[in-house]
Amino acid sequence: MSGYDDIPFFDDDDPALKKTPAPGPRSPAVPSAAGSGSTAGSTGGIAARAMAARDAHRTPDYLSGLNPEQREAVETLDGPVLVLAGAGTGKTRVLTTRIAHILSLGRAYPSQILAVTFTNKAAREMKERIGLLVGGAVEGMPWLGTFHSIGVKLLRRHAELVGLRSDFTILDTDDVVRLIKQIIQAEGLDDKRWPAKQFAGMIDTWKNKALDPAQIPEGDARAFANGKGRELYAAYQNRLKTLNACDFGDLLLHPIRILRTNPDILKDYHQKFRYILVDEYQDTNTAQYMWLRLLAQRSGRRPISPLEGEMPGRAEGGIPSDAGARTPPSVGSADISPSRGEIGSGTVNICCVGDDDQSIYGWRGAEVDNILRFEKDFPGAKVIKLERNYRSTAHILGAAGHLIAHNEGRLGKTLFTDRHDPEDGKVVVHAAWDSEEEARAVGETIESLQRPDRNGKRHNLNDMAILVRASFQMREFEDRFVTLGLNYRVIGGPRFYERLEIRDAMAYFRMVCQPADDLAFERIVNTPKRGLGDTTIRNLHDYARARDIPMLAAASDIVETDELKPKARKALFDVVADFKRWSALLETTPHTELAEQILDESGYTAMWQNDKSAEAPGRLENLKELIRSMEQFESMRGFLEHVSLVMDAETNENLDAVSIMTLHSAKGLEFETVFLPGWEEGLFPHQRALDEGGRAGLEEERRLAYVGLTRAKRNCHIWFVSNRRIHGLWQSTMPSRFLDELPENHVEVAETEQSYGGYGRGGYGQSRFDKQEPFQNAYATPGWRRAQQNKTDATRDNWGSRSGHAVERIGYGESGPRARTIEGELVAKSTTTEPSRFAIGDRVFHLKFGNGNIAAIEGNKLTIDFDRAGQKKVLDGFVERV
DNA sequence: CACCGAAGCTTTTTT
DNA sequence: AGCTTCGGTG
Repeated sequence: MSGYDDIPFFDDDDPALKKTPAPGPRSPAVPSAAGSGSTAGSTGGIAARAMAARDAHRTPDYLSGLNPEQREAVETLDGPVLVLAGAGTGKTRVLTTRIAHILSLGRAYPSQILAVTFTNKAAREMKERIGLLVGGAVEGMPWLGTFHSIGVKLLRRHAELVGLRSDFTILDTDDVVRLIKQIIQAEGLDDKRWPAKQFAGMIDTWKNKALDPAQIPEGDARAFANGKGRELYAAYQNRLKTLNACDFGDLLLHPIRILRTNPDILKDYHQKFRYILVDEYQDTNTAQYMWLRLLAQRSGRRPISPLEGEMPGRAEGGIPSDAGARTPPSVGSADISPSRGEIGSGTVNICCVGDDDQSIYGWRGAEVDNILRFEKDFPGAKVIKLERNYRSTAHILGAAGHLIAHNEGRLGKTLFTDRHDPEDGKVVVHAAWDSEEEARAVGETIESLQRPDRNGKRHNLNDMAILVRASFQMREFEDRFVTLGLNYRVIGGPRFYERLEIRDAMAYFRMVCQPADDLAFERIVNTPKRGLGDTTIRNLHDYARARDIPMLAAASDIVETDELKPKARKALFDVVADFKRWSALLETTPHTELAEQILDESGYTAMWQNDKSAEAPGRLENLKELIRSMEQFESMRGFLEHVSLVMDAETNENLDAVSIMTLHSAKGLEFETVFLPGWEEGLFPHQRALDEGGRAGLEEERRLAYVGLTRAKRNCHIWFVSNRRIHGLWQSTMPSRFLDELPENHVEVAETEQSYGGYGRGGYGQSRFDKQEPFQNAYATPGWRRAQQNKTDATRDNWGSRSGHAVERIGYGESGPRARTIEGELVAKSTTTEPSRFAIGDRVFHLKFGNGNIAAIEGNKLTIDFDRAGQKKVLDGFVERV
């Protein structure tokens, strides 16, 4: 994206609505220009190409490969459509084909299609795939993007309506927290007692629900800073306005405000967007929902959602002015004129695609309810279920389907497949003693898969993934794979753009492009060290606030006075001069060159060159990489915009490596073989999800399990361990209730792993497990039995639940406090501090570490000197006095 | 301003 | 336990 000084309201390839002339060099060519006006690098005219494709075949190629349901989803263009697309049923294919179909029928120009995704990755993939269908890359779809990137686009056009300039800055989480901290301090509050981070989280939650400071619940407002929550939120919004800045939430909320309060603008967009498509609808939060409803709203239709209140204007019905009636200039055929009739007559051509069973972001504000309510929201909606799965074996689908059936409140889909290969293996459940053994065994399995089979075929590491519930689980696998020399890649680690040096460099660039960006200023004014300490900055800050000017401007003024000590004054003078010089170069110097110049002249590069720490060379390398990545952009501004919205870090695809990632980041991906470790109560389902989310939390965890299972195409291996170290404490764990929810006919239990139960023999003295026969199956492990025992106990005691599952807090022995119930579901035992049943000096026995003496007691945590294993901290739930 | 010890975290993640 | 962040001291 280029600079935003000159933002056409309408897109250049949209002749029907065209108002602004002069397409920029990179602008998509208008359809008429295809073949003549478009340059080699340009990819304009996709409508024309799509139509050519249509003309060439009676039944277009792109439709022929679809199954009947998919085809219906693609071809039902009029009215609201909800596509319930189960995992692996061709969701993306439907979306992209639908767009290609609309284009090819000439129903709309590319710029008249609004297509929204959640992630940049999804948007990118869709663009690519539409390009494949239509031929060539699709830059001609200006309104295909994430909620946020489209929000930015809207907002840049109408910024002044919410008191911003169109060159507003987008703050990331880090900036936001720093800003809030300042505000908390400015209110004279203790920022220790009232952490900025926490408040940032609260604001985020409110914004997900589209709540203004005035609208937040009284209880929420009271919950922070002695009732100052509302005040602080308002102060924060004010500050943002002064800074000419937005946070991520505002990228949705400001457009909502604009569309609500400006009926004429809303009307323009109604005319403009003939088709709306939404991906992953189950993940929309309230704000996104409202945004969509506004844009999908059509005349003659009363607002349906109470959330929205009365819609402004648009009471009269009618065809949208003359827009659709105009003949597109010189395309050569009148029939590509976007057809009309249904548009504006009350029909909403919105198509939402999603899967309620894969809703896993409730914790960050997604409302599954949005998808469950679709038919009420859009009366007359056609609901199409895609249940034919093209990804997984019948066993995997059977296991996943049986598991997810334990959830209530689903729309209800059952995936099926035609594929019934007797060679296909069942889902395998494995037991391991502890997480170390789990990692070792998974590593062995991977190595054996990697060896050529009897047909000489090797299983690529790229086709395998380990999907964990929580990121701390990754380390054990990494350690093991390093030992084995097995390639792996961790997906979703720390991001490039979040690194310290990158953020510093970006702050410099931001200052040059947006001199009013005080947060950037404060970040780098004394980086590298220039002798501009706290006192000077505070001084400057007050000066700027008093005059209501940006800090850089204040600095420029203050160095002319004698308010500062000579040393600081000189240093500040130099900084000001630097920025003035760089800003002047902005229009004339190539941006990558300027960027380098800035980092050099500011002394930032030198700072790291002089740094002797181990990470300094890496940081310098990252800075180089940063400059390199700037080359793909037209301007520094365009680059900044990209970075603020796209925080992706790219992975090297050439390496054959096992992927390690969380279940959350696995959504949308598929692998030949999937490993699902850590299926233990407390970890998965996660204790906190249960504690905080109750029954709903449990169901979301179950959906997460479903997502995990359905990532697998061919093989799926689930693991659970009996002992796991969490926060440095060894805890004994029970198999996950989800294991119990798998159907026996699709699941097999692995033969006892050689070391399971053999650990005691290995070195820790006697273990209870040693005395037992190898378990015939995992359902016969002590942990499992204990779980079953617990279950029956619970039922007998009337602690049971509808689904009859008892729950035990990890590491808590039978003596622990009673479980509590939420909505009738036995959910958790809360930790209480009871007097310890142990005393210092007691001789105790621990399953893993053997015998030892208690050295210290701290609540329920015991420090024990073990005879063999040395000093360890363990929970008292699992040692016994001897 | 730089260094060090104490203290506070520790589910999932996008934009 | 292990990491980051904060605040105090030299």
